[in-house]
Amino acid sequence: MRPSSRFTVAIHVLTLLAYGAGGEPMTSEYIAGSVNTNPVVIRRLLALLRRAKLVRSQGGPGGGWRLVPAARDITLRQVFRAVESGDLFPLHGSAPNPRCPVGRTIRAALSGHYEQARRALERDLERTTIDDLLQEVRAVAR
Amino acid sequence: MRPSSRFTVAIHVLTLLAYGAGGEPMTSEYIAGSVNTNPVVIRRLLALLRRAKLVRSQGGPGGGWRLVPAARDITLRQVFRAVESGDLFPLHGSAPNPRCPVGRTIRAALSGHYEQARRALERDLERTTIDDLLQEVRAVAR
DNA sequence: ATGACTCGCAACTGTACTAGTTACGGGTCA
DNA sequence: TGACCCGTAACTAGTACAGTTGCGAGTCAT
Repeated sequence: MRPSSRFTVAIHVLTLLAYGAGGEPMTSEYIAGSVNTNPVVIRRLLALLRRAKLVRSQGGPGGGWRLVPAARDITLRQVFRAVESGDLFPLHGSAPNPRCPVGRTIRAALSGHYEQARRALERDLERTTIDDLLQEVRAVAR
Repeated sequence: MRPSSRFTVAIHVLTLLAYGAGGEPMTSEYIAGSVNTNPVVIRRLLALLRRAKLVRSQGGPGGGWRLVPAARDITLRQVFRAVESGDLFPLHGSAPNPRCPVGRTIRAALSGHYEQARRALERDLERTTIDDLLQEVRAVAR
């Protein structure tokens, strides 16, 4: 994986949607104004979150984006999996030399440890929800 | 951070050095043969590991690279910190809108959670040593 | 001293990914 | 019908990484 700011922006957007839940749907242009970027960037990102069923969109006047689950039911782990696709630690670009005892076996050995590390990371991300962040934002922002 | 295959290659190289410890130092050309890449790529990577005092180099004929600590004293966490410099999850590229309550506060809220996630990851990486991998390689490769 | 050997490092290239931007098609609603 | 908004393709610019070449500098045996 080559982590991008997508994860950060996705959490920002979801927190913003939770902040405004109950009112009008938010347009990508409005969201882009909070994140300080381009509406198309936001729509591309939200398309990933929609695929994970975390948001839904509505066209036309008065349309925009809404959260689907309650904020307390969205964990950072779900967001992470929705927007970061690749491996946490990539293996070799080109395969190591199969005639070397280490080169021949290191990838199989590593992938197990990498998988375990990814699980440890996701276990931690699971502890925080969008609602947790919303509470922190509300506490500081007043 | 944009994780690269550097982490994988670094572990591969350290395991290889541990595999050959006690004999001649290994040249970057020999190591490159096992990893299947260019010697300069290996030297660049080993320069990072040397800065972390995990290896040392020796010029001239019969020179090359050696492990400094014992393999059982090198954890994947040390390797990770030696070769991957950036943040695990980058924050926004450009700062969010300070006039938005969420945009104004989300970064501070997130950096704490990111730090905690990084610690969880490193705690897991600390459980595995180069010697563990060497044993796995020896078990499979015979 | 000489020459083979090895690392150290700068410079350059190709590739890939991300973010940002423009443009336009298509569905929705008053 | 027209304003609104999403969906998506296409393009650009910036950045990071892997790979490669070239050359300087230190080391060792003879």
